[in-house]
Amino acid sequence: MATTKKKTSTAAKRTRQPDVTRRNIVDAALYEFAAKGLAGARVDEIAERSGSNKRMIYEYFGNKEGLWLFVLERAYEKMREEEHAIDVARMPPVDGMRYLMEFNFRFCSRNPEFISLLNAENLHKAAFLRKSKKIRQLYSPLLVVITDLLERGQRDGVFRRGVDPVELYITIAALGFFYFSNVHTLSTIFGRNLLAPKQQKVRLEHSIAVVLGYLRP
Amino acid sequence: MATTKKKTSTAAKRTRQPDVTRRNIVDAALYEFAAKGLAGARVDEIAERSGSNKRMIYEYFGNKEGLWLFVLERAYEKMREEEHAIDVARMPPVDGMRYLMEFNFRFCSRNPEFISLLNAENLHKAAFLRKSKKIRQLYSPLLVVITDLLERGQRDGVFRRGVDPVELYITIAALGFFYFSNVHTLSTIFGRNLLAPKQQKVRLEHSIAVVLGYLRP
Amino acid sequence: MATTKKKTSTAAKRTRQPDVTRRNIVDAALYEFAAKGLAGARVDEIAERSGSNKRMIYEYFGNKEGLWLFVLERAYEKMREEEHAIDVARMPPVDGMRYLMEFNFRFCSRNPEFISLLNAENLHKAAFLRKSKKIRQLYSPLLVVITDLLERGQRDGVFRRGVDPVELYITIAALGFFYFSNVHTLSTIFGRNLLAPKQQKVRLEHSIAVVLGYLRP
Amino acid sequence: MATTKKKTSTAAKRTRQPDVTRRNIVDAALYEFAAKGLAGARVDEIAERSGSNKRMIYEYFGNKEGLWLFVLERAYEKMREEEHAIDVARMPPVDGMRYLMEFNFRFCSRNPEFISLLNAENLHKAAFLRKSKKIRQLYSPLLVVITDLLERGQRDGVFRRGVDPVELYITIAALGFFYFSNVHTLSTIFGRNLLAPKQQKVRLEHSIAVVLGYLRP
DNA sequence: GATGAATGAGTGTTCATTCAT
DNA sequence: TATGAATGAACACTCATTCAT
Repeated sequence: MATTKKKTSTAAKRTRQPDVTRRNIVDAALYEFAAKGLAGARVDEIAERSGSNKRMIYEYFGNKEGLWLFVLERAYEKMREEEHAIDVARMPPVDGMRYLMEFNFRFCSRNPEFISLLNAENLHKAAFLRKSKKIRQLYSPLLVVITDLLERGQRDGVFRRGVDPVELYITIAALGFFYFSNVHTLSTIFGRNLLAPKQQKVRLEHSIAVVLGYLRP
Repeated sequence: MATTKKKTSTAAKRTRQPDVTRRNIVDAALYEFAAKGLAGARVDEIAERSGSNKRMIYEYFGNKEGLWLFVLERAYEKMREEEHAIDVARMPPVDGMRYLMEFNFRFCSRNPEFISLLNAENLHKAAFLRKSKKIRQLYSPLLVVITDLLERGQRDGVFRRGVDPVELYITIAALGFFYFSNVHTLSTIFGRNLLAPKQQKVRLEHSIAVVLGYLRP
Repeated sequence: MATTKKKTSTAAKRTRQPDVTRRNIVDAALYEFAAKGLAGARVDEIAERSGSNKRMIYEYFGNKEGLWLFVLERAYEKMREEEHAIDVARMPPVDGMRYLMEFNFRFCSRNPEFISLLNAENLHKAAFLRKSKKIRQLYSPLLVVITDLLERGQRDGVFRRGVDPVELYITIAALGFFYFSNVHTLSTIFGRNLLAPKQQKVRLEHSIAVVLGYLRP
Repeated sequence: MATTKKKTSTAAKRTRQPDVTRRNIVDAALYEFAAKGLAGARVDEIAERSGSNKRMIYEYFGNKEGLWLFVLERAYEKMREEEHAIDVARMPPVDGMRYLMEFNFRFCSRNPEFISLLNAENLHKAAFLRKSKKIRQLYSPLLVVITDLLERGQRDGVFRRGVDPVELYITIAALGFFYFSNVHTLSTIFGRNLLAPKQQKVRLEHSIAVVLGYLRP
């Protein structure tokens, strides 16, 4: 009680807090990798931004690619964790589908680094993802939810039959991901800022309309 | 008669053919940039692959970024050119829409470098695209075609009303682009090769079903 | 009369005028070499400035160093030529000495490229000058003039005895050359523009006073 | 007692001695810059000669020009430091003037790199010197000494009146600097080695004679 | 555990020079 | 003679990585 709690100084200088150091490095790396990709990111800048130093990066993650892999794994984990929070069990199928799409859209909107990371990883033909046993074990809860919603909707007669859950999953993912993934080129081509909240709202409503329209019996 | 004097030496050394040299450089650059992005690509490798040498790259394109911009512009031009070949004027709206989606899907399938290039450009927040007056002038013919199809379809009573052509355009683009853009991570996650022709066919049919299903009145 | 005179177009494009081309190259080279030294000058820029092209430089002068040597030789020749115009035979010794110093000072003032060239050549420990038989044959007329003035002045009793003409020559050269050679650093250190006409005048008068004061019997 | 632990490893590899590394780089740079100028010097050679490596040059000095500026500053500092050691307060004016000229002459003789550096800097029109606040603050003690000598000499009746100290300073500088600055071209033109001690002695004596002759009342 | 100096292989860019036309 | 495209060696500068402290 009397003993003060351990310093939680985020700027942790010379304090031996492995976890904090690790976390700071990963945060900094996420920022840099998302902004510049694997090849474009600089270990020096990651070290500086982390408030730690280069040596620690090599101590904890082996090398730049090891750090990349770790950051990628963390990003997937985080997404899966959030997805697990989705609970549409008690919603009517249509409402559930709408909710799920909204969740997906908002996740993309709130996590642009994840979008960038995934694109960069695809540039490498998923070479690192393939190495990660961790990620492949992370089965998407969304797929389960979609399957459930489809079944209940079909049973209730509000969704058409013969819809492949995996295909629908990809479609929903596409409708969210693509917009944010390509938002800069699209904004330039169309000459308007598609990141503006209003534009995002329009886009989300349209996406939902597409899926629900398609699902009509 | 038979012996035409045409020089076919493409790998011509020390041959004064600026156009050929330029073209070879651009081809090599497209390959490298698509494979590794702007930061990851190596000027040395582009030079070697082009059969020319580094000096020529700087002669013609100023620097690496100048080359990147040119390659990006060329890619957009090529796409727009192909899009111009689309002619659905005499097709019934539903067939036209199907044809258009098929075209878009196949273009993505056949031009993975374009996909990579666009993703990389989005990593840079479209910094280069914004500089290019050229590209912004290239208005997509697809948008016009979609608008036309929607109108005719609505007039004929086969398409629902109240559909925004721009939103539909983005949706169609998303349904094609995302699949190929994320094909490696998706393939890894799902544990199957989504680039296989059969998978592509399934995906295309689903995408068409989504859009046409949505468009039903 | 009817026949028009040969084109004397200085910008000689595609006109076969070896002399003009050579001269333009040398002029351009003098400018570049004086501004940036041998290592800092660029063959490309010399070619462009000359209105001709690189190939001609190599045709006429072999290589960059050959051009440097030629430019250096020309600069010396020009100086010696001007020196030959000095005629103090009919002037009283004191007036003659004053005239000679004035000439030397003004030459340095009017020919900053010559100053730069000589300094650069000294950086190379006169490696090129040593190769040039031409220059070593160009005996300075100034030395003769100084010797003559000294003799007459001593005979007339207006100059002291025991003055080595070569040493005096170097002293006079130093008093002119150094000022213009180091004018930029001196101006910076003293915080005033020593190239201003007024400053130059003061300097010249002082220099003359030093030499004539020294020469007093 | 005998075995002091002092590390004498100057060429120390992987030894964390920032000061030593810096100093080695500066020494190597002075050598290279003086021999070849800014444009002609090679960063690679400086790195090799320093016993360190290129990265350290950029770590400590930013770039080649930063190193040049530092070397230039150091050279000026060194000169000013030596000048501060001049003490003619107790010498008779004539002896003092002689001593001062001798000092100046010998400094030029012993520091040919300084001569080269200054000439190169003048080629750049003192662009770097102008940037350096450091150097401009280093006021030359010589000017003060000359002023003092002139006053005492005039009071004692051994020096003429109406002599501007700044002009005399430049004259004295010229008489020393020019000889060594142009020693290679002069040696070539005159066909004798002016760097030989005997020649230097003759030159110094002449220079002193000129100034003292001029200063006679 | 933590720091930052040190390293060498690269990385984009430039340059003097040559050659086909 | 004249042109400018082509070349490869070099150049200034950077980067991921290692090591002494």
